[in-house]
Amino acid sequence: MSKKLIDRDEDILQASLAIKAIAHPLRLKILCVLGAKEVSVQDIVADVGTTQSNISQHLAILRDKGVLSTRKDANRVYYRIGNPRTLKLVEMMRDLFCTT
Amino acid sequence: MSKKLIDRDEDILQASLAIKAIAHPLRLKILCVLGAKEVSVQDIVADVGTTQSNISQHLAILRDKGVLSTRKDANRVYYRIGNPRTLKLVEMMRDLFCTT
DNA sequence: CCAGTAAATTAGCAACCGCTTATATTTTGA
DNA sequence: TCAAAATATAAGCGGTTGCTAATTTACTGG
Repeated sequence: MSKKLIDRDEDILQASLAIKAIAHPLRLKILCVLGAKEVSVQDIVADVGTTQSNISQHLAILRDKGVLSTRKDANRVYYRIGNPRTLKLVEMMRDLFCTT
Repeated sequence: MSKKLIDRDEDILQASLAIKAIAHPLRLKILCVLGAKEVSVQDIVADVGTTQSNISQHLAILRDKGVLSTRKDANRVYYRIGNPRTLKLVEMMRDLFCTT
């Protein structure tokens, strides 16, 4: 009859997993700090403002769920948003929740 | 320097609360069943496929977080997505996660 | 090599989540 | 007014989450 917004249960599960990964204040803030840029862990720690361990654990969650990609350069690890879709999603969040 | 995607911590917190509310398979499926329509609880139960109690509790979460609105007609309660922003968000989820 | 810095990992625990089961509330129709 | 239907609420529990503190791993420059 009517066209469903999301058809398959499998898609719904995958979507909810991805959404869940970003549905946390620190993780969302990490994504906002990253934006389209590539940022080192220590700079993320400085910008977001919690312990290095805490940030590292949240980065691991985002990395394991496929939200973030990493590049290692010498002593440091740089994180970036893995694909344009996720970046688009974060941008949409701004449009939805931050319009004045 | 660079323009942040979401500026204020307050916005980030609010956004993460709203996202968290929909970051659950059953709740996301409820939102997909609703779409732009208004649907009774029993029809949601039938479409989503779990117990009435379970659906009712998830509906309460979405209602309390301001995601859904309700209308009572006789014996039944009808739910709908409360505002265009949320509907837009669900539509974006489809675009992001269900493109083939 | 080695001391120092960056990042990741582990353990532990308090708080929260999500389900089931049972019960309560509201409204209808006979 | 009463039984039945539709929805909501409450209690209880097992599992998960998210933090802190402590330790470990990886890499660097000297």
